[in-house]
Amino acid sequence: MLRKLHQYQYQCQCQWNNKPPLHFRILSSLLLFSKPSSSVSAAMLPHDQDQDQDHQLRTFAFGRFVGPRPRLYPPAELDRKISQFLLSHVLAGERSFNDLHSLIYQIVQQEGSGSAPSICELLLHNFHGWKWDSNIVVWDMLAFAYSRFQLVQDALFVLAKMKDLNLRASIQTYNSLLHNLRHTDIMWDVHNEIKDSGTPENEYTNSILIHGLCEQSRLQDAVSFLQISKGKDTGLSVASFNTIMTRFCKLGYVDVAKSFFCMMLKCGLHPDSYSYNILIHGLCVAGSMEEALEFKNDMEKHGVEPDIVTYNILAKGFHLLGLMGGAWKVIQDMLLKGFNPDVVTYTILMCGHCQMGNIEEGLKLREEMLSRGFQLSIISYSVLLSCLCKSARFEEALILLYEMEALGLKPDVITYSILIHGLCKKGEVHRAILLYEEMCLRRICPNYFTHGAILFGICEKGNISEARKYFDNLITSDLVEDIVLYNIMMGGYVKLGNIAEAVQLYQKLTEKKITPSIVTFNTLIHGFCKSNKLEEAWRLLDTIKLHGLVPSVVTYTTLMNAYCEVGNIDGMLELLREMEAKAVMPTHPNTPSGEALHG
DNA sequence: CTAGGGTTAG
Repeated sequence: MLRKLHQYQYQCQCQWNNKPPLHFRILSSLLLFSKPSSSVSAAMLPHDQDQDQDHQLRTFAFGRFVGPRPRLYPPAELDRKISQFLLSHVLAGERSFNDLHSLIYQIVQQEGSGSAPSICELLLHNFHGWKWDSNIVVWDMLAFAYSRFQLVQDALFVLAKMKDLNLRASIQTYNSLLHNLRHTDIMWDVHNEIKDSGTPENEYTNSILIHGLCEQSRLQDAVSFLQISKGKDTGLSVASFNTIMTRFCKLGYVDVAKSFFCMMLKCGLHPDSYSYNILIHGLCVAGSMEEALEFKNDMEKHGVEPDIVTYNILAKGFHLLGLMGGAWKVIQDMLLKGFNPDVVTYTILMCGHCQMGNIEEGLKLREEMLSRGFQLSIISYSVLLSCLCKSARFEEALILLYEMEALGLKPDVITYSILIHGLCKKGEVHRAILLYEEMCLRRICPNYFTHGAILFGICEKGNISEARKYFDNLITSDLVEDIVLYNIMMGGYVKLGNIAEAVQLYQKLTEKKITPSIVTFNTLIHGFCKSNKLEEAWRLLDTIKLHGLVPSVVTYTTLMNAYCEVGNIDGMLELLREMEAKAVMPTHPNTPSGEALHG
């Protein structure tokens, strides 16, 4: 693999007169970062991983970016392309940017990935000598379009050509590129290039960098970056604050987000609807509906009108607490304010019906949407599919899947995972694996949800050794390391009464410094109870607390059942007292943990 | 930069 990279670097040097190591770094880092389909084969069949990555490199590097040479267009196509670009230049000259925008998008979409060299060649040969002022607009829009379609390599190719031609890219194009590269350190190279080129940054540039730091879990750095930018003209923007607040909310630290909100006010910035919506969302997820509603009032008082997003967030908040009545009230309020429900509103309502088991009502909403001329989204379909699968109505699910594809909506990894999970849960592992293969063929990369579903299915079938093989492949390939997978595997052993293997897995995960969850302990407790080792089970209650976790309703009921069965009434009563004393609450999944702040 | 979909335990 390294050899190929060197070879590639050499080619770059020849082609670009030694200039852009940037491309090289991006390629190598994208490769390491994206790890596309190797996890699939690593998991399904024993496979030589190095060979696989080598193959990826070939398609990635030689097929797309280095791409032997610009491909030659057949004459008719060449004429068409030239006329498209002629039109582009005219539109640019007339400043009809909307039309230009859609035309270039169309071209990029037609040409697809790896097309930048040929397109650039075409532009150079046919338009460059003309010295039109509109030239730069067309080039810039082209780079922008590639970036928006996530064809980063192509975008970089165009940018490099532009640099050769002394054409300066716009900050929008750079921002889009920064956004696409925000997961990697290359973001900073692009940022340096922006500075070198003298392109003035705008208010979004910094917020994208901050967003990148946040997504790389470098929250501390993101905050420092915000502080450093105080001095700069374009540094401190509402968008930057919003990004930081989003991150803290996602980690469950709504209070911290609130203090950033205050800081924003102190800096003389005016929170926009995003700022309010982010906080309201955070509060809703935390279950603090009252405070969320207060913020909505506050927002109105400060002249920021709640928008449809605000209402949808609030409706979802009530739905999360199982209070569909509250959700309805929010939606009525919304209708009174003159907003029409959108796809998201409908999806939340569908979700509500489905969760209460009213599939028919959910399906009726689909009809209503269609009759009102709404196109269902991939998410609305997923909600319905999930619901149908839970009732084992697979044939209807398949019909919906066809409907969705006929509308041009491509199922994604979540849609597939829902179906795969549904099938596995009902013992149809074979059909699930067929779907799994289908998704892999379509280059949709399975994630730990998908793997978890398959693993669960194999465990349920009782085929524990096969399940273990699958699990070991996932773990050793180092691609999927998730506590849930351990939990499922441990659950598989426990179901067969093999507590010893479950305990060994527990030891393995502690060695690997993977944080156990409450489910891990509940599974073990259940296992010990099943083997009549009540003392061990009881001792785990303390271990849970040592890990800073809170025993759940499941923990207590598992233990209480076991004590009942052996007729130990005292033990049971003690558990009941403890449970009442702790006022065990219905759960919210993500209890914030301190480490995210320092990662 | 904000909203809507998917795992494991009794």
